[in-house]
Amino acid sequence: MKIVTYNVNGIKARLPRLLEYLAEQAPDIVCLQELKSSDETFPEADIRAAGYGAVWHGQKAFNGVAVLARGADPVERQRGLDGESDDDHSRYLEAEVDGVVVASIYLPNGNPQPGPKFDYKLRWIDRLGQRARALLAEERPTILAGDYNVIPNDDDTYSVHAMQDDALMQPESRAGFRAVAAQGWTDALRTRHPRGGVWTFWDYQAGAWQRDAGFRIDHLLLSPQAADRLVDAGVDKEYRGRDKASDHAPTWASFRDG
DNA sequence: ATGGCTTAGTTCCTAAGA
Repeated sequence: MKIVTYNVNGIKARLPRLLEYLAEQAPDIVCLQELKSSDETFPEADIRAAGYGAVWHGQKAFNGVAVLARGADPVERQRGLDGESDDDHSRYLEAEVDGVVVASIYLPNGNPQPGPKFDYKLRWIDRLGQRARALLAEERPTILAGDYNVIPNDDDTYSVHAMQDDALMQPESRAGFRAVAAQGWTDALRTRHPRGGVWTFWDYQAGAWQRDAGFRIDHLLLSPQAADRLVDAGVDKEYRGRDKASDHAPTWASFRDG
C-alpha cells in the first residue's frame, strides 16, 4: 500500500498534474492540501473518473484538505480540530480507508513571526497533538500525513542561514512538532533518510528548484501499528520539475498488508 | 529581499504562500 501527501497549491490549476500522478503512480491513498477550492467546486467527477473516491474539506481561495482512495470511498471520521471554536480554516480532515486511519493535515505557515499568525500556528500544533494522542490510544494503523510547515532538523533545509528567521524552523515550531512525534509517532521519511538532505518543497522564486534550494516540510507520522508495516518512504521529486508543477512534490510511504 | 513566482478572487490589482 502506497500513501501519499501532496500539497497541490490549487486543485483547479493542478488538476492535470494530479490526474497524471494518479495514473502513473496509482497510489492507494492520497492526502491533498491547499485545495484553494470551495466544497462546491471540488473536481469530484474528474477524480472519480480516475478511479478514486474522495472526501474533502474545502474553503474558498485558501487552505482546503482532502483524502482520496483508489477504488474505495474514504469514510470521514472528523473535520477540523477541537479547541478553538472560531477557527474557520479548513486544515484537518480525518478518514478511514480499508482499516487504516488517515488524516490530511495543513498546518498553518505562521509567517511573519513573531505575530498573531505564528501564535495561531503554535496553538494549532497543540490542538493537533491533543487529537494525535486520542488516535494513538486507539492502537490502530494510523497515518498523519500533510504539510506541517515545520523543518524538523537543520539537515532538513538547504540553508539554515536563509531560513533562520522563518516560522518554519523556529525553536517553538520544532518543539511543537517534536512534542507530537514524541507521543509515539514515527517520521516515515526520517527512518529511511536519517541524515536528512531530502526536500519536499522548492520555492517558485529565485530559481530555488534549479539550485535544489529546498527543504522538508511534508511529513507522514505513523502510529506504532503503521510503523510496524513500513516498507519504504520517499519523495516523487520528478513531479516538481514538470510543467505547471506545485511547489511541493508528492511525498510517500509504502506498507506491507496487515 | 519590505519578495525574485504562482494561485485565486474582489481580476487588469491585492493577498497569501513559505
